[in-house]
Parts: sequence; structure tokens; C-alpha cells
Amino acid sequence: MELDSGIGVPANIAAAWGLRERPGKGPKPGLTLDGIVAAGIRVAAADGIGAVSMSRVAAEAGASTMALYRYVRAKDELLELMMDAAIGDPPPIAPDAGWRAALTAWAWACRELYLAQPWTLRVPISGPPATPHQLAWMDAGLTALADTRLREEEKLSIVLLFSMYVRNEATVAVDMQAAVEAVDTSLDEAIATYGKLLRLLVDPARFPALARVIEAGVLDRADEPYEEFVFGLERILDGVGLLIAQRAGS
Amino acid sequence: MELDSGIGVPANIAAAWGLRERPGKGPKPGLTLDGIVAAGIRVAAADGIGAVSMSRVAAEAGASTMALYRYVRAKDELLELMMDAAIGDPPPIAPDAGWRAALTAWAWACRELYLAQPWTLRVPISGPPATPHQLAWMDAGLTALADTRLREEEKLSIVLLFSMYVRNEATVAVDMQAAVEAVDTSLDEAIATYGKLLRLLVDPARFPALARVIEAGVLDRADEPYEEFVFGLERILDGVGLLIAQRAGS
DNA sequence: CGTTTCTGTGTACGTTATACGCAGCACTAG
DNA sequence: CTAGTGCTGCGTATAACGTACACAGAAACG
Repeated sequence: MELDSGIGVPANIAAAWGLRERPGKGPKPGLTLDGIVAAGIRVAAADGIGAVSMSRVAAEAGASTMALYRYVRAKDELLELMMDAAIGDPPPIAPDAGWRAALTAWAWACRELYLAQPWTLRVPISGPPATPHQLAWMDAGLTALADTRLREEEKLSIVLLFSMYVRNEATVAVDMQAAVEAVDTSLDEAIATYGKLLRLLVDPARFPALARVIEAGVLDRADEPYEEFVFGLERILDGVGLLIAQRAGS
Repeated sequence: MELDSGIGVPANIAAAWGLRERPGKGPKPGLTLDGIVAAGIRVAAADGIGAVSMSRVAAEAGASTMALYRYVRAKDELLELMMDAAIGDPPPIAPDAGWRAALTAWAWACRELYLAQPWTLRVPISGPPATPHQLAWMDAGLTALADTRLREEEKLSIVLLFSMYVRNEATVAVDMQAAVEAVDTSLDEAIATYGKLLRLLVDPARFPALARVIEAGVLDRADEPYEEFVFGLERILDGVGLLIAQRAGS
């Protein structure tokens, strides 16, 4: 924290932590990093990351395109800052209620955050988590496992596993939502259309197992959007539970 | 298959299935779709998807940029075709050895495929699986679960869960590999650098659980690259195993 | 043989990120 | 108080991108 002049800190990470020395020599800056990031988030929320171009953000922030480069090294850095600002701090985690309840709450909170700001899922990941809010979420996830006898290494792996899972499931949900909106139809109808397509394409002789799934009518109607999420979440929680029980027993 | 004139089949899917009517009226085509796709794959394999531009692929295929558009509706479609060609057919799955062994083999095969062709991970997913090889992989995964008493719906969810997991874990592995190569260092060193960075940034008062992980030395050295993959895979397999046992019991 | 329809290609347009240079401002050294 | 210096915002310029469009020519059909 104090060692902001540590040479080892990559530039984009440093920016995310707010350690950017701006010596008071030249004219007063007319913009602020936070303002630019907020402008970027406004654009992304309104029209998706596809609309987040430097010129568009600059217009939203009330400046010229090139002015942004006085605050941000490149577009990637802006995106990373937007991401960090968007995810914010995790809700408080109480491991007293048990690791399973705590991790479940963590996962749901994470999912809601993604669904509320779908553009965050389109920001390309640029490295291991190192921005303040990313670390805060990791800490929260680890806290959920604090009372178990897992090895620290295992806790980290598990949190990453869940983090990955939630992110992916949210991506799928958002993609489906986007596809549905693009054709202006209902979720049920979209699934049914997909089912019909597969019925057309899948030769039962070539893909017998898949044909059985289709014949069972799985793709004729849509589940509630969160049911798929719950299913996978429960499986992984079960698997982790086994390991926790094993470690507790030894 | 035969109903290629089905109006419901999206254009890109139709292309992937090879149903594209090219009536014999005009001059003989000088290129082939397969040739173009192969050229695209050659470019991607050599220099990554970033290098896959229409002009570059055209040059590789020995034609002008715009010639590609006689075979491909847009760049997205080309990428989808490249993807489908790259994943190929899954290895034969023998559920006789048990669902767990079969799913494990499936997951490893899938992972190897991603690692061998890292660019496939950067191709944006454009919809639910519908190309021939994608469906073949799905069928193979479902076959692994064929002898269980799971509901068809559950089988599908489980295969998607694994598919997602493998894809993500491979993405992380490839990203790490790329980062390591970019700085021209070793994996161990890269992890250690990350550990040092976190030691610098993480205030134990603010992120106690995370600080404990770091203090435990988890980030001082790298595991074998596949260990993280195995860990998550085993957890999910365990979780799925619980459900299978439950369904078998009832 | 004309007509039709498809082929490959060149040109042109709109966007993108961003390197560079300039004019002016605010602070610091003298 | 007065240079000087290093920062500010900005306009211009460049290179690359996907692709719409128009055109010349080739092959098949009537």
C-alpha cells in the first residue's frame, strides 16, 4: 500500500489501486480518472462494450478522444478500471452459518452482479486477479471456507473453481438473453427453436445419446433461467463437501 | 440432413454442415470452403486469432480479400467454420469402464485439444452448440453417462458443466502460458512474481483470509500445470457421483 | 447465340486505436 | 518577478480492419 513506488507493480494494477503520481506542475487536470471510468461504464451499460470506443467515452466524459490518454495508458487499462469499479465490494460473508451457505451466498451475489452488468462478462481477462475489488471478492470467498480444515492451497483452488463457474454460467445466461432479445421472442420459444434445429440435424444413428436427450423433450421448453445455475452449483458444492468431510475426518 | 432447404437452419450452421447450394451456372469456383478454412487455421495456429484478418487469410489461400466473401457470409462465419474443423471428432468413448473413467477421458481429450490449438479458445462463442463436431463431442459426453440412471435432462446439464469447466481451465492455462512466454520467463518465476505482488498489495487487516493464503506460501511456486485441472475435475466428478448414486438408489 | 448468373477483384468507406506535435497553463528555481 | 519546465487538452495523421458495391469476364441454360 505505502510502497507505491515499488517498481514491480504493473502499470494497470497501479492505476487500479489509485497510486498514480500526478505531480503538481502543469495545468490543473480537467478530468478525473474516476470520471472517465464512470463515463465508460455509462456507455457500456447503455450500449454494451462494443460501443466503448475511446472517442465515445471521451464524448461522454465531455472531452476529446486524445485527452483520455493523459489518464489511461491504453484502452485495455480503461476496461480493467471499469471492470474493477463495476464489481465493487462483495457483501459481508458470515462463515458461522456454515461454509456451504456462505459459498452459496457468495456465488449468488457474484452472479447477480454479472447479470446486472452484462458488459463486465465481455471484458477480456487480462491476467490473474490483482485489482482491489477482485481481491476483495477472493477474500470473501476464502472467508467462507475459513472454518474448514482445508489446506490454504485447496481453499484458493475452490474459490477459483466457483469464481470460474459463476462467471461462465452468467455468460451463458446473458448470451441467451441477448439472443432472445435480438430475435424479439421468448426464452421458451428460443429453446424450442433450438430443439427443432437439433431434431433436424441430429441423425439418431450417428448421435444416439444426443438423440435420446432430444427425444426426451429436454429442449422443448426452457427451465427457469436460474435452475441450470443451481444444478451445477449444487454438484460442485457436493464435491467440495466431500473433500471438506475428508479433511475434517483425518 | 436431407432437408437442407429447411428455412429454419441459420446460415452459419448450414455452412458448417456443408449444405450450401452452389448451382452450376457461373464460372468454376477457384477456391473451396475447406481450403479457406484450412488457410484460416494455418494463420491462427501460426500467429493467433489476432492475426486472422480477411486479407491475411485470403493471402494464405492465394486469393484476394474479397474473394472470401463468395464462400463465407462474414468473418464470424469463417471463425465458426475454423472452430468446427479444429475440434474434429472426439475419441471413442467406452461407458463400459464406468461413467467416471469415461467422463475423465472425455475431459482430458477435450483439454488436450484446446491446449494443442490455443486459438480455439479465443474464438467468441456465437450460440448454442450446433455444428457437426460440437454435437459429436456432446454425444460422446452423453455416451459416457449412458449407463447411469440420470434423467436425460441431468445428463445434458452435466456434460455442459464439464464442457464449460474444461474450456475454462484450458483458457487459464493458455493465458498463463502466453503471459510466461511474453516475459520470457519460467512458470515458477511468474507465479512467484505474482505472489510478491500480492504480498505488496494485500493488507492483512483488510483481506485476512487472502493474507493467510499468501503467508502459507501457496503462491511462491507453481504446481504442475495439470494439477489445478485435476483438482477441479475431481471435485465435480465427486459431486456428480453423489447424484448418480442417489438416482441409482431410488 | 443471347441471357443469365455466378466468379474474382479493385476501390471506397467508415471505424478503430493510438503516435506525434503543438499551444497554452501552473508551478518552481533563481 | 521572471524564466523555465513539464504538464494539460487537443487536432491531425496513420495503419489496419470488415465489408458494401460495382465491374469484367466465364460458364451454363434457353
